[in-house]
Amino acid sequence: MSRIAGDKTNKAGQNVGQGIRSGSTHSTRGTGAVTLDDVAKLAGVSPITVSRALNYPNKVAAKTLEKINQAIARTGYVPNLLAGGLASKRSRLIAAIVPSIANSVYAETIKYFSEELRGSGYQVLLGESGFSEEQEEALISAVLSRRPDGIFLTGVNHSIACRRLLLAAKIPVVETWDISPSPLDVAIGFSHEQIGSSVARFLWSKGYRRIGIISATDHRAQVRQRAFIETLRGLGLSEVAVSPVPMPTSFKLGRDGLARLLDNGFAQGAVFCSSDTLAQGALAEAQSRGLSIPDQLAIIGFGDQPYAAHTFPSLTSVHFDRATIGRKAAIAILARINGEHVAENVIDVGYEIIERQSC
Amino acid sequence: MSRIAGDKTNKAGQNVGQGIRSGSTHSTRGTGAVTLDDVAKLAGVSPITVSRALNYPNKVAAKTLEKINQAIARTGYVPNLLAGGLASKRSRLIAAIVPSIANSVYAETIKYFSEELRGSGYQVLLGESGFSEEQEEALISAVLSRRPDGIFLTGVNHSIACRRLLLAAKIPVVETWDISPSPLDVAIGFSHEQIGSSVARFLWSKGYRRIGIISATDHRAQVRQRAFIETLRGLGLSEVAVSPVPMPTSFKLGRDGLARLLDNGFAQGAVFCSSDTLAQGALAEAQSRGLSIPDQLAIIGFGDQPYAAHTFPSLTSVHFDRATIGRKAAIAILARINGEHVAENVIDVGYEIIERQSC
DNA sequence: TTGAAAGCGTTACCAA
DNA sequence: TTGGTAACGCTTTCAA
Repeated sequence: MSRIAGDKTNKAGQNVGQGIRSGSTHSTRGTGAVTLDDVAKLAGVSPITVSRALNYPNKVAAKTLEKINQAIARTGYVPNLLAGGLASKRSRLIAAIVPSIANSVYAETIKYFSEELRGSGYQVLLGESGFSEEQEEALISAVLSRRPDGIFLTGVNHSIACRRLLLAAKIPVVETWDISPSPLDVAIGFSHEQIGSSVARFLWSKGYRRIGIISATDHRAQVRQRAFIETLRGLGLSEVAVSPVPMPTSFKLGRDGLARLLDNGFAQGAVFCSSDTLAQGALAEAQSRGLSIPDQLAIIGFGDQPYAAHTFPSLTSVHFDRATIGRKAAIAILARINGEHVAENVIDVGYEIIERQSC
Repeated sequence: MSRIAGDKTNKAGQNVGQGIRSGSTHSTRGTGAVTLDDVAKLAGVSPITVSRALNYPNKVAAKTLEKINQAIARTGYVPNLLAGGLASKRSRLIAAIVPSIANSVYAETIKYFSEELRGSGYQVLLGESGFSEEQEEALISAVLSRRPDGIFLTGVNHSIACRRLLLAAKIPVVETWDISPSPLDVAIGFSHEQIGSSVARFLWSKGYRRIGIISATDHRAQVRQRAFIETLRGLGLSEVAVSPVPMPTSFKLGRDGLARLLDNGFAQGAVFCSSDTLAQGALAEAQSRGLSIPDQLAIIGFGDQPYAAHTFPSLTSVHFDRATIGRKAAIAILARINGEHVAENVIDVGYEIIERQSC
């Protein structure tokens, strides 16, 4: 048997939804769903009063409000935000574009972002760009057709076409996970250049003179890698062993990445991995080769994911706060929507090297 | 400095968006964005023809199509799906409600679900219900106000109010992660009762006679636990050591959960954990106590997460395929939207106990 | 505090 | 293959 929800055959046999409609069926187009007009008729007021009761309840007399609420309950009215958004130019929708939903660092950020927005009556429309600029453009265009009131982006590098679309939309834009001297609107993140440089100096200060890097090909990881290598060069280390890995990173790529380094003669040094996942794989490879950590090989990751910190208590990593990024992004968008004055448009949330046994 | 994207001060200084508008500004209400009418005027056709060019390009003459596409490119037109959805009653939006975005099992399912839908021009509106029935109700109501064309739910247990809302919406509903003899519409998942029972028989057949369970308080985990205990009782084991943990599960809760079991005298047996995360914590606790796995303690998880399989090559776990659930859910919704005949409305995707060293 | 009228930007329906 | 007209369900504007 195949049924669509709402079919007459529903078990409970309750009087659902449109069961109570005061008006008659006038046109051929409607879905038959309860509308504001139905509620208004049942409550004996005009539609606009019902609208006010819903959006500005304190602008409606208590008695009227009560009648309306009863009518809403009786009819099972669910507002139509397509219509509301069209009329008011406020969709109460915020778009968020992340490279990957399944990657926990982004998922967690979005979680906090959504939570913060929900309180103000906004919903989040999530899109996955898959680390590619072309995909991002198609996605932004698709997402803008919903007329979001604001948009959350990952990274600060966007194609010309994307920037044009975003600017034309005239909505608050928050770029995250990075900072930039010239954000489209607001940027909330940290400097990947600084991180690459800090990690280089950190390892150098620990006395390491044989240093390698296992790094993904995504833009931000590349920025960290470049700064890492250049800083080391400045400190006097001309050769850094580089082991590039494709996106998305994985445990296995970490193992393979380190294996390549070791097989090419790398030994007795420290390795910077562009994600914790890679670092975990590298740790496993090192352990399987019987290398003692950090005496024979030091490993430092990036991301400091909670589960990594627990499952690999020995993993030193660059920590940054996803909750802060998510929340601040939401707050910045809300402030802009409400036309509040916003002091800074580049917010550096910073980062921290959390040292554990592995370095 | 504080700016809104689209502000006159944009660096590039390009002619963005509404720069090219053929019509004059007639009313006080519009946002000033490019509309279908603007494109139509520029192309020298009627609005409806532009609409057709966008939605049914093969119903428009090639020459007309070209003129229109040029006009679209010149104006930077982005369709307004609030208006389109209102007029057509098709929002091209599918809602998805999961207990937790940050939990990778759900995130991965949604990833495949979205991918499958994107190809057909649908976007996914994601909501997080946080394992609570009340939250789910508020969320479903909020989400239905966007008039989605279909909805993806997690689990098959929904409050009366939720069921009423869903039925009244008259849209395809897919319930996932579980199966039920009487789904609202379609159910795609596996039987948690069967899993509890299978794991019980699996451990019994391996010869374990001292058996425990560390289980979260969420509904589906409870169903597994009940079946697990009852099956063992049927096999002749009257006492199962139970260690309940709150939601959401974590590495630490797994450690603590096992510690409680061991401190209460549990030894030389097997433990079923209601998530891989718990199992990992339990493994760590066992290791820290010097117990050899699986000789002194066997542990079996649930979920078989890819990273767990890599980081804990020794973790036996109940495997199920998130990609299949996500894809099949999308396919079922699309079929129903298109009015295709759907043979089954309960799809059991099954599960598998993946045996590794730990059992 | 409430209401009437006029849109919002698109698509359905029918006609040409 | 194209177009005119009338919705879609709501909110804005202005008036009472």
